[in-house]
Amino acid sequence: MTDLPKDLRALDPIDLDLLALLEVDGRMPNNALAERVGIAPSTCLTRIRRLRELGAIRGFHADVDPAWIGRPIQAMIAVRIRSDARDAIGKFAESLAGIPAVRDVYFVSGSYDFLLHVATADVSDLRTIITERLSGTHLVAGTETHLIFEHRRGN
Amino acid sequence: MTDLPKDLRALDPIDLDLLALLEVDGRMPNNALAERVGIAPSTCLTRIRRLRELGAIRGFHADVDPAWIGRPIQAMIAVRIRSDARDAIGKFAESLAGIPAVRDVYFVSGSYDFLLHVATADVSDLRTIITERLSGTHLVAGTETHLIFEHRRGN
DNA sequence: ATCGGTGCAGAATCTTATTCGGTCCCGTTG
DNA sequence: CAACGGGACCGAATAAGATTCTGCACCGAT
Repeated sequence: MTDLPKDLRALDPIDLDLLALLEVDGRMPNNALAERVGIAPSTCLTRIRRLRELGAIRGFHADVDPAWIGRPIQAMIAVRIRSDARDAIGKFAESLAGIPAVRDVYFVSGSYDFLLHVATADVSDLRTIITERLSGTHLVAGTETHLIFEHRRGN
Repeated sequence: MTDLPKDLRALDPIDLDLLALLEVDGRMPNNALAERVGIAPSTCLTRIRRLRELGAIRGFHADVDPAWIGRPIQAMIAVRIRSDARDAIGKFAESLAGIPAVRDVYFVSGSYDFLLHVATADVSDLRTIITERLSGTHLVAGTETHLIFEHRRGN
């Protein structure tokens, strides 16, 4: 756990507006942003820089359709770690996050320890990941794979 | 199903490079991008515009930490639709995507029909969503909620 | 070999980002 | 109560980047 909003009052309504706008369109020009929230461009710039430093904005990314980069198969893999190796979860998940196919890692409560959102070129690659990087590992007690038919972002 | 990579050859190695770079840093200036992949800025611009039109790039978004905008509680909710209402899934999920708390909707195979990634202000709000928008609906046969302790993007 | 058509590069132009100096507001101190 | 100091903001000036436009080179088809 790094640093969290210890002080939510650190973000005023203008900051929240900026975050909302940038979440929708991460490329909205600073110019337009400033006018949209009612402050000067220069001020807007310093605010956004601050939001980045605080960690409120973790980064800017293009939303690339996996299908277009040769990864049309998506899946959510639920992974259960062997109870006698729970303390190794961190490093393990870290290494998983390094696999190109892995798009998200969700550490969750419940019968599984984390969910892996992956995108692969074909089911064969998917299987390879499951058998070689997960089930084949002495850390993993079990997995459950769910194909993703469609993935939609919220609004 | 809209338009997919019918023609993967439509994307050459330079396009793939651009996508990879923009996925990591969605704000890399066109200038730098061009140099990075070895083409002129003007060419780079037309290529990126094309990638957007094709749908390879679905958009640009700031990655905002939900905790900073007053939504520190995250959960993955597995939702099962009543078998006699399966054909209504589309519209239903569509409406769910409109709830501010909903960040992602994954349509999946398995015992559940889709996964809802949500971020709420507190567990009370989470409960409200589950009881009023999901279980309380005649379409939903059952749900299973998993708290998300941590969410990490892949590399 | 010629005729489109397509994609690229480079210069010119226009837009946007970023920096800088100075002002205002406000809580603190003498 | 008035001067002081810090913080945030604004507007103008400057630097950087985006975008357009024109002409060239390449390639496939006639």
